[in-house]
Amino acid sequence: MNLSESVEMYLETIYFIQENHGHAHVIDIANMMNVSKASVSKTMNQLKEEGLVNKETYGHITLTDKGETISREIVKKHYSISRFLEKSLKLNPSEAAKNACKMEHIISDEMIKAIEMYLEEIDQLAGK
Amino acid sequence: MNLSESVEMYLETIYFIQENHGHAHVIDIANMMNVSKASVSKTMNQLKEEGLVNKETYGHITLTDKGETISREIVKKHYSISRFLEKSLKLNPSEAAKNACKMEHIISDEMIKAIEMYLEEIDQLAGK
DNA sequence: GCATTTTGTTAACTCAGGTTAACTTATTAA
DNA sequence: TTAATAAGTTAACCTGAGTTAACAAAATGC
Repeated sequence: MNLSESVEMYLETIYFIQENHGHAHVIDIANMMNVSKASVSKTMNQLKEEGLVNKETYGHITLTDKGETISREIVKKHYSISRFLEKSLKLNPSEAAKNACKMEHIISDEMIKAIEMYLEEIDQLAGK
Repeated sequence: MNLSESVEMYLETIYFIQENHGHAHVIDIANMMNVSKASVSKTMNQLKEEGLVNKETYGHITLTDKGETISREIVKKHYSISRFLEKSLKLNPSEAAKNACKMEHIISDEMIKAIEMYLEEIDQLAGK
């Protein structure tokens, strides 16, 4: 599964909206991502084709199991990177999040594993 | 000066070739970047327009002062990030470089400053 | 229950950054 | 010095990811 940065952002956004509202609307996604409704609508069809979201015409949007699994992974990466930047570089949370949001789409599996190990060690030292 | 990731990669590549050979050829850039000669040729015209490279038709390519200044900054970022990843995450040099090569185009000024501070501290501790 | 407003869709378009193919110009080696 | 090869250019094209504008469907509020 090699998804574009753009598709990853859509999935992540849907995930967050769904977490708070059970499902997402085209307009919510458009607002959160600062893109047009048209762009969202078009992308949703594509994601539906790929089995990542459920949606009928004019209906609301939810992630499929497959879509949710992938989204969870991205979100997890996001948090790990963010925490790593806060801890190692003392970035403040919003600066860390901003950078994590870009990095989550490009770093290697090996790097994300290394980040997870780094965080585990920190937690260990902090007495779990 | 807000350059695309693609343009930054071209500049960086020219910088490296120029370092070793005094100037670059379309074919060198194409080979190093794994793109077609046509793509390089087209991009060089654009960079020339923007005052970043010197080049006459069928002539070789060098960076202008402006182009070199920018390239140097990107290359410096690259090395800082690379070293940061090696030190903080114990990535091996090639893995670090691979990730740095993506990150150099996207991280914030604040983050790169934090990385530089991190590295200074390390150097300090190591007795300069 | 219907008019208004909001939301969603579609079509036609843009733009960056690639490609291939056909061609021209330079370089090289016999 | 010229034929063959390598390098560079140009035109026409493709794709992903966005846009605007016109329209259709749904939701809302009297």
